[in-house]
Amino acid sequence: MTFTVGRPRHTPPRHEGLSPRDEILESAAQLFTERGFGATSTRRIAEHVGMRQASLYHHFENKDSILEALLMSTIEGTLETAERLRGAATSPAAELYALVRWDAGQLLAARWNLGALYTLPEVRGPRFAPFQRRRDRLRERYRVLARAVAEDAGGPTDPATLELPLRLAETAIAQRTDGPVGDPRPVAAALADAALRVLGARPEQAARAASRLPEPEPVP
Amino acid sequence: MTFTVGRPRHTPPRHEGLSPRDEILESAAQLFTERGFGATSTRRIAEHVGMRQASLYHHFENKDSILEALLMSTIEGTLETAERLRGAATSPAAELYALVRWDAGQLLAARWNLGALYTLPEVRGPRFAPFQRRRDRLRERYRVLARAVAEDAGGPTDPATLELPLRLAETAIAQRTDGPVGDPRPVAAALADAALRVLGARPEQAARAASRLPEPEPVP
DNA sequence: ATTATCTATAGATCTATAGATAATGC
DNA sequence: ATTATCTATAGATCTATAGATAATGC
Repeated sequence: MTFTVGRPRHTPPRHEGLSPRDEILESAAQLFTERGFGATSTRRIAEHVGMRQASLYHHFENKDSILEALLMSTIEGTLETAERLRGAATSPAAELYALVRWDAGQLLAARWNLGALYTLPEVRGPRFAPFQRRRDRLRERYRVLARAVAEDAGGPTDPATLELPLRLAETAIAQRTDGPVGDPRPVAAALADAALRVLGARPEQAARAASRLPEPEPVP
Repeated sequence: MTFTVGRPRHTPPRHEGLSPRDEILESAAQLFTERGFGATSTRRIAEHVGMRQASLYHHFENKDSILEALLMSTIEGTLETAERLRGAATSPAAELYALVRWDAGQLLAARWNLGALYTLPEVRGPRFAPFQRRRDRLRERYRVLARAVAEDAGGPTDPATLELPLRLAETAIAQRTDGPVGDPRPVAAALADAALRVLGARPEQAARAASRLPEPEPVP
């Protein structure tokens, strides 16, 4: 029996367990990824939730704030995982392997393809600087690991190549955009393999060492 | 001395040599990539060109048509190059190398980062099916070459890995989004190298064989 | 006569705010 | 009393069309 404070909705909530804020994020995630950020109006989000357009503003300051909350939610878990791996891994290669596998796995398994919002020109503006800073932290960690792996393997260490492990993880976004991906795990593992190979390393040993490291849980 | 038919602009054209249609495309390309498609109004495009908003409709049916023309222009040259390489290359590895180098080079050197528009959710709709068909053709060619290269090299042939050469070429888009790229040629070459490495092949020989194959010209 | 532009505008949005209201909590 | 919602709306867009106009071309 759930009691609700405040005037009732004109339509009862569709997701029983979620807070109104999370209901809004859920609907916005679907609409932003399926129809585009610019093409999704606040009215449309509210309709999808089952509330009036004005009621959104009780939970978010404006439309940008909704997007910001979504962006933050996608990167938060990956940053935490990067931190955990830092302690747990036995070699840069195993750590990079596990990081790519986690990042790609999460991008593939998340209910909506929110990674597709990273490249919106709108997101480059100062409004989203807090998100960009977090993504830059992740990017930097990727580069540090990539350099260590490439040096160990005698592989290429030019700046463009050192960006590729992150880029390969993020290809999971394009993969989803181009069509449904079945089981994310083999895809995430293939991307982790590829990340080592572009650095001139052989993935087999790192993959074995990473088997004890965290993988994203399947999303409900 | 250029004579102009029709009523004069309220502001003289800024790009002397371009047709009005190309002026519009040039302005739209800049605004779409810098501010976003949804966030760019027809009024803003027209202002940037130096004409009135309504005058756009003499050259384009609507805003979507402008986007479509831009998307088509980015893929056309790459498809033609893919066709030319098909005859000229001496091995699948050399052909794939040259294709990635061309595709990435063109994405990096184009005046605006139009590749960033590929992933817009809006572009997935039926309105843009002609563009999607061309991109699918390119994608298929990439996959065929990737399979041949991986089989020759005894590398991985799972579906996710066979997508990676195209994905690696397209990482040029993200590279530009994240900051200015200096000379595109070493970056394009690094991506071509990486495309072979993820398939388990060594890039050196292919790179040598590809030296006789087309590279994109520097853009004015 | 043909063309590319202009002015003017209809009609449909869209975002955000003000203030009322219908619940629960104390 | 507090809360989450509602209704109503101001004011600012935005897209696309209708019809006039100022050039060149024949």
